[in-house]
Amino acid sequence: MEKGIKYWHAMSDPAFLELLGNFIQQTRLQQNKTQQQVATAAGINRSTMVQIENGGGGTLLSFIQILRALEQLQILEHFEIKQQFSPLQLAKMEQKKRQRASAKKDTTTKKTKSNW
Amino acid sequence: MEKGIKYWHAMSDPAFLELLGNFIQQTRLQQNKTQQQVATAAGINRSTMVQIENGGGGTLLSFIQILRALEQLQILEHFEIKQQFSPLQLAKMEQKKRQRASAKKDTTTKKTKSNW
DNA sequence: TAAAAATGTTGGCATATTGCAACATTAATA
DNA sequence: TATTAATGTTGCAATATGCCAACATTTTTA
Repeated sequence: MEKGIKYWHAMSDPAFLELLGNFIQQTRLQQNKTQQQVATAAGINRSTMVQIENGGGGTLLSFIQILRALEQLQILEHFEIKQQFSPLQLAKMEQKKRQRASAKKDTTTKKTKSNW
Repeated sequence: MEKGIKYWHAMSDPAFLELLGNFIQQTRLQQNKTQQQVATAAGINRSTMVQIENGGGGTLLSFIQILRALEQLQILEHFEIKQQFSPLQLAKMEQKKRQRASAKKDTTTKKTKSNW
């Protein structure tokens, strides 16, 4: 496999749940904390910790609460929308900003005009 | 605020749900797809899409399914445990690898020996 | 501006998650 | 190796989420 290139789409949904669970478990053990300690700090039940750690899934809220207890919330920074513009540019775009998907399905015959 | 430094712990749990929802919505609109299109591709109901997009939360599974439909699974790469070692080193560590948190709570009086 | 399409909202029901407790199993300790 | 502590497992009730459909609202289109 190429360096730095991975094919995530080939991973199943349960595999991703395991990935997230393993991250939590590994981080917890690196901090030498028990499931009970983290669960209490997160404000959730230990059984929920077990469920998520073992790839059984859970709610986004529980996941966030656990990340907070492990002080790993900064990992969610990658979900931030990154687009820095000048206030002037922003003002212009604000008018034309697309808020809904277009009804036009055909993008081959007609050129789609970019918002910026 | 310092460049590149943010205080994520100051963000509330609902704020993080909004962050994730906004990411999904923005990405969807950039691809000019309707909620229905993405929901169908994800194998979930549109009402679930609405819920998550608007920061109402949901399950980890639904979230993953949506990321897959938007071809954004690579963002979860940051949850991978990154520690590359030689097979020999791995074999040694495998024996002493910590699988449970320690019973010793006091880390000040006794030095904790690293696994590597 | 009228029509069409996308999105938001509601309620009822099915399913999943959570919390809790008790017990079984396994790893770490002394 | 015996003991202790951490983790895994189970069942049940309470709560939350998911699906579905119908309708309201808002944006986009023509």
